[in-house]
Amino acid sequence: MSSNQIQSLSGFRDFFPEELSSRRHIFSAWRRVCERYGFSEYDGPPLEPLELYTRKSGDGIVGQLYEFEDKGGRPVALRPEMTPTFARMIALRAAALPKPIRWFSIPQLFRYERPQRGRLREHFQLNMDIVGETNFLADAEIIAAGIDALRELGLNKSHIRVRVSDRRLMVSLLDAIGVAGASHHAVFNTLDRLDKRPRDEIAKELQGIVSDQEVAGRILELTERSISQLQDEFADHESVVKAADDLVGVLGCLEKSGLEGYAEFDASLVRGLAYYTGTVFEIWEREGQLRAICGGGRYDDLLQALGGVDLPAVGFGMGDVVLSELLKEHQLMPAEVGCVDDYIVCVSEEERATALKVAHSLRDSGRRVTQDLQSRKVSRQLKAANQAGAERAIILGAEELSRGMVLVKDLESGEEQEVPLDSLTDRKG
RNA sequence: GUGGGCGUAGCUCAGCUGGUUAGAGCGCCGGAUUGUGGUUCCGGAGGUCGCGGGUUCGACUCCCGUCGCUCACCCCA
Repeated sequence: MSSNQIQSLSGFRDFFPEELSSRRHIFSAWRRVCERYGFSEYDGPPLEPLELYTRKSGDGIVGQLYEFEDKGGRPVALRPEMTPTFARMIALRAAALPKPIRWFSIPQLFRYERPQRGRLREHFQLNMDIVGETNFLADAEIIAAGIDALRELGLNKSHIRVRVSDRRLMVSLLDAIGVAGASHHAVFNTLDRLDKRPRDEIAKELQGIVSDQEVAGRILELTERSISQLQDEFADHESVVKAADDLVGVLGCLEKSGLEGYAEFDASLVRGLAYYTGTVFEIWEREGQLRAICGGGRYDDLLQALGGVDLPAVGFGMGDVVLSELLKEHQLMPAEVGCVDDYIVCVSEEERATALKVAHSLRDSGRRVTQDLQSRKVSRQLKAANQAGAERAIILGAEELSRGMVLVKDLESGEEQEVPLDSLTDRKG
């Protein structure tokens, strides 16, 4: 690249036709699945008042925002996530909408952070949310939809797995073993790093938080328990039992749906986000170094905090960057489809008028048609037709036209057939 | 914000411990006797070797800086 050329900003992508084709492949699969689940698509502004993000998300996020003052001096930010916008929109209509509300969106989101594998400064993210339903059936439905959004793209349980846990369960477990409520958040943040830090380092950190070696050890042990082990071990703790029952219910729903073998309980899953109140889940590549493809959970208090409407909600976000890499890795990204059906070949400029007429008639009938624009020799035109991926070449030559015929060549088989010119140009209107 | 790796044609790369007109494959454009592509053969265009400075008789090659890309950390929607 020459040095005087202006390049795109770091972390932002150009979508050449090939990449846009991949993007459309993903988006259309997502939309098909959302519609099958009875979700309605919405969208909001990509630029929002800065306050929408600072008010409840805390200051942590502000450093990673694309934020500036607009010409009217208003602090604004490119949306880093969809949930605040979603919350506002839900709040505006909540009273009128039948519950539960099932909405989805595929916003482009922005984050000012150092780009790295699977994370850019801009990405598209499928958001699916169910609002107004506390029953765990909603949680199960959301997880199932997330799985299906990936199955629709050719991934299955051999590629992906869903880690599921529950904030209420983990909170009541911490209570049960005597960890003070004030420490819960710090404990979660530490456990969140379990898969990238040595275990003894995590143990030390936990000791620092709870200042008790034995309790720290018990926390670590909890992360390895199965759900039934926890149910047995804490059978006399009502809140643990209740939370475990719901979790078992969610996992059971997935099995009953036919999505067995995807999801498993994982007590080490916390997710950094503070606003989750119940089920949390992440979808990961089964044996890869890639980060989570999808993450979500239940957030029953957030709509109240952000939008002022007290409604429970459960949802997830699924980004396109990691997913694209995964699909390419497994050769699940289809080749770019041809964008031309018919290529009009003129043997000489004498046939141009006929070519224009044929091209337009075919286009009116819905065919995708291209013609050569510079009267190149026939061999070049056929080569161009081939490169364009055309299904057939319509060859217009003086000899055939004098008999009212044209040559239609099948570019796949190479076979040629004479057909009457009228059969290509006759149409209504 | 911190640290590692890397910057040579559109793409993937070669270029030995510094030596004079910087190469290949693919792609692109064109030609192979007048109306037939996807194979083949031939030819062509295209690079201030990221940028700036330094060392040297001489730098794509060494040193410094800078910008960019990339991977990881921090953080995580």
